[in-house]
Amino acid sequence: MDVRLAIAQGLAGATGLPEAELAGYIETPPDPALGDFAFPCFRLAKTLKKAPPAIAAELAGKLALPAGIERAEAAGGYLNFFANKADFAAKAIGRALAEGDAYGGADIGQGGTVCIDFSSINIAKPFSIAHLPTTAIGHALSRIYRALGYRVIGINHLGDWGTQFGKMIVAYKLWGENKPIEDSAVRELVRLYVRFHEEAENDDSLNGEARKWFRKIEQGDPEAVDLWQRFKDLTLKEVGEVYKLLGITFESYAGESFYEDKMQAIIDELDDKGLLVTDNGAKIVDLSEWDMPPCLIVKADGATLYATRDLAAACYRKQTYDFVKSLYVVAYQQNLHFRQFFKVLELMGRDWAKDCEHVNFGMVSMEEGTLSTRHGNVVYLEDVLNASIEKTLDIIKEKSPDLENKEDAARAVGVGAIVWGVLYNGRIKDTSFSWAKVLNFDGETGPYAQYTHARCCSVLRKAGYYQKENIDYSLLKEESARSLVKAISQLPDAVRSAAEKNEPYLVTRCVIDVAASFNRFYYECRILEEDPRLRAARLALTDAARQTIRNGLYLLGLEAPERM
RNA sequence: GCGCCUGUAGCUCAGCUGGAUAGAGUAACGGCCUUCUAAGCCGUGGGUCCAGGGUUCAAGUCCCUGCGGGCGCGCCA
Repeated sequence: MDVRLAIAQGLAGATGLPEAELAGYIETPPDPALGDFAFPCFRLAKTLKKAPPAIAAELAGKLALPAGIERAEAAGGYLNFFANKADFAAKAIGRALAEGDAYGGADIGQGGTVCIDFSSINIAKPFSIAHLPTTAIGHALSRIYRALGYRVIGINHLGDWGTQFGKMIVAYKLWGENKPIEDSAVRELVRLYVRFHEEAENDDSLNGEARKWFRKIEQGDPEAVDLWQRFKDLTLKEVGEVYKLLGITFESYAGESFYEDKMQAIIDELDDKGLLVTDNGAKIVDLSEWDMPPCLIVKADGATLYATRDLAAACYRKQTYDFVKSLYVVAYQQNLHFRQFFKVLELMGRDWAKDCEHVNFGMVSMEEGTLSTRHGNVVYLEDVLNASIEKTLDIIKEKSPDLENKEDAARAVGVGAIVWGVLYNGRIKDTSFSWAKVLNFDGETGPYAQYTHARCCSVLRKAGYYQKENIDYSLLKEESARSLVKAISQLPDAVRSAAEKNEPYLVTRCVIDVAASFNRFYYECRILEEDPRLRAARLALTDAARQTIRNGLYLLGLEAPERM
């Protein structure tokens, strides 16, 4: 980073062009053999009225070498810079080791608050693989923003309101049994819910009953509220186990029911500001001026809607947390909804509407067809995690029979494999679920990164103490060592751009780079050399790789076991 | 019909604000464990970057058109 600036400074001196502009042009050559930084001279051809290769050659001749650069060389239309290897390695490795667990982070947030709405499960509904993207992405973003000095409020916006709870109560009272509900609450509740829909097809009176019971919940009838609360407690207790497995905690569980009494104020405000129009009995905000369909606020029967609640929640969050940024990690199916909702906020005069962002992601499908809770065709996240842990345990038993605490390692690696799978690609990609795919641990997977980390730990353990001062980094001259240094140095940039784009996979790819580079280095260079100076340099590099992988994994929500 | 997203190796995907011969993993084949964890490493094969125009010194990347796929489009969330 500083080296880039130094180069830009030097170029500015030689060309008389603004430094900031030149800095933006500097890029990385495709092949490290060409250099570490490159300045394409094509863009200067017009202003200087010379051919690019001529400019490059001229600059190479008259440019004073910037700090950290040992050589500049013209190659075609490019002016390539070669960094001082020892300096670069000293800086990169030194930084990773000095900052330790904090390496990769920064203080660009300066304590500003970021609200992240993610996972957002529904009460009495399965916590299925369809929730995996929002859960994994939201968790990773939480950790990434925290590492960047933000205060993060993770919000699990519970789906804990609506007529389905009336149905649940009816089904529960008719067919519910306590034992299965205690043993496996959500599955049993889902079974009751499915049965309700089956029976209601022949008996419409059930629907009337359900409406009546939901009405009772709204009116605060003790029996109804108790049952509703019981469904909620049971569900939260169950999903709590999954969140624990994933290492996730939330600062808030305020969901749909929480905003029930906060929507009228929003409706009144919309009305006062003349934004509300009645259309076919429903109250809407007209957005045709922005080429969007109207945003429904109140139904013809007086009931509120999704958008109403989101508006109330957004205002509540701003008031309560005074966020600088508010993220919604929600599938892309709701792109239009969020555009409408944000626009309405803006029309209400909330200038902070610009700080709200829909972090969308692709959908999870199944080969057989779409997931449908009502037809019981669901894959529970818990089952996927357990299957992965079990498979990992088998592998550990086979490959590391002497390992102590096999269960702990299996948990970390099994869960990591699943989470990593979600964070491996850009958010927007659709994914289709298959057991074979999620249980595949070959290639660029979580286990691969974790395995490499354990390898680093193993070498460092065998090495014992090593002299960390006065290391001669010029001894790291092999290509594999150099590219490892480079990969390690990339983490802070990767973390920053991951936050800028809300794309955790940028961190994932960085971790892969480090892991792959380390494995190559490990194969080509013996780390535990006799020569103490070489040994120390290689150990420092190994230590920095260990730290970088560990931190990257942490930011993604994965553990980094020291043995596996 | 309209809007948004998407199309890169057999498969799953990277490709930074346009830049130097388009990269990984996987699958296939062939090598490497009496040395630091082989969940690893190396090698080989595999591409009209959906198609056609345009802008540019330079297009996988930007613009237009078409085609294929996904999602959405007032009382669900």
